[in-house]
Amino acid sequence: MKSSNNVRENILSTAADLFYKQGYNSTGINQIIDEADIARGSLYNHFKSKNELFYAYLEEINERWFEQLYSYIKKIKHPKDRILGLFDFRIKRQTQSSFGGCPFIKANAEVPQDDKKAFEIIDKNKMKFRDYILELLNDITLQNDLFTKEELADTIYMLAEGATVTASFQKSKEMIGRAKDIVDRLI
Amino acid sequence: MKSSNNVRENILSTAADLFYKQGYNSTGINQIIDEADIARGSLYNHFKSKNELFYAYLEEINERWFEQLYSYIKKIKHPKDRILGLFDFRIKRQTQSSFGGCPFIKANAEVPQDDKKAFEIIDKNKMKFRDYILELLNDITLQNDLFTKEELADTIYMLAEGATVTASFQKSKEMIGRAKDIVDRLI
DNA sequence: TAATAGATAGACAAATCTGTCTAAATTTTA
DNA sequence: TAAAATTTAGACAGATTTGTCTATCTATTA
Repeated sequence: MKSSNNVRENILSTAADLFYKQGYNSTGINQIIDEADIARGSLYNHFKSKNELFYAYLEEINERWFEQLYSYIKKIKHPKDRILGLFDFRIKRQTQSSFGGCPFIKANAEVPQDDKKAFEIIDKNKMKFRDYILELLNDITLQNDLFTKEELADTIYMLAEGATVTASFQKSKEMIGRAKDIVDRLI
Repeated sequence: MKSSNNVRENILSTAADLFYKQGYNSTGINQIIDEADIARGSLYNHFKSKNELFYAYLEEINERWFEQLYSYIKKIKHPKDRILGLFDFRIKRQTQSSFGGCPFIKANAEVPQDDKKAFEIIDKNKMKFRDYILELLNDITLQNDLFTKEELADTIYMLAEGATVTASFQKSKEMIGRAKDIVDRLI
């Protein structure tokens, strides 16, 4: 009934919502076409299988994630506050999703061990985040020489990931806040 | 055909293996009873549903995980080396499982948002790990006063979690090794 | 030895899953 | 306006899912 002029986008955004909230294996094709309000044939016209839709989902949220990140950090002027802002960004996203966790870590858990393509997309996202942290670090002057900037980038990256995954089962932003305070002392 | 004198243990260990390797939603009751080589009725005699089996699985691996951890750390004499040994322990487990990731983080990703019981068991495991790190820290003298021992426990915990989840999609122990080197400098 | 409890194989229900296909309606392009 | 491409609803196949139930067999216990 809906006259959507971009069926593909409709499918992708509906699938993204469901894959994130329910997980890949708990989301059926039937639910996707029902909620997107499109025909079964249309889905298979744009995506040759549920698995291909999953890859498209991963690529899609990867792009959206960095769009949101850059937009958020752009508003912050002071270089050191930008680093700390990374944690506020994670807190914001986790709060908005009721602590549903990082979508890439969630997806990672459902990927079969031999699906190299999926692991590559996830790795691409995470290493791009780590490299972005390094970029931000290059704009500040360190107070001590305990760590190189490369090491600090790894540290901040791992703290952010460890904190976010913890927030997802504690259903609380507490640990991300602690990670932020720790980083505040490190840089 | 198998004359197992403890059917429950057989079911639980078989389910544990499959839940970890394939994930909860990708593992069917049929596969569990086939591989455990027991009757369908026996499974439902010991566990009233697949979900109850999942809870039992979480409790089971929680106990086994700390058994293995304590056994591993016990062999290390020097207090600081015990902290660093935590990372070697994670490396060992990840290498042995072909980088299948932390079973609790994997399970966490498949838990529906309203399943409080599952999140509680996962949290119990992770916070017990964090508290154990604090215990180990209480046996050493810090080289600097940048962080309290509580803060260091959080830091080491998050580094370990962030590193392990990264190892699981990179299929490499590299990041856990980096986390270890960083902690070596922090304590 | 007899009674009880547990394990077995397997049928069965009812729902769900992914993917294919048809035929008609609609939209886009030429 | 006509042709081509896309979308639609829905049937369908074939496999799979969890959970229940029956009837037989085996092992333990009293």
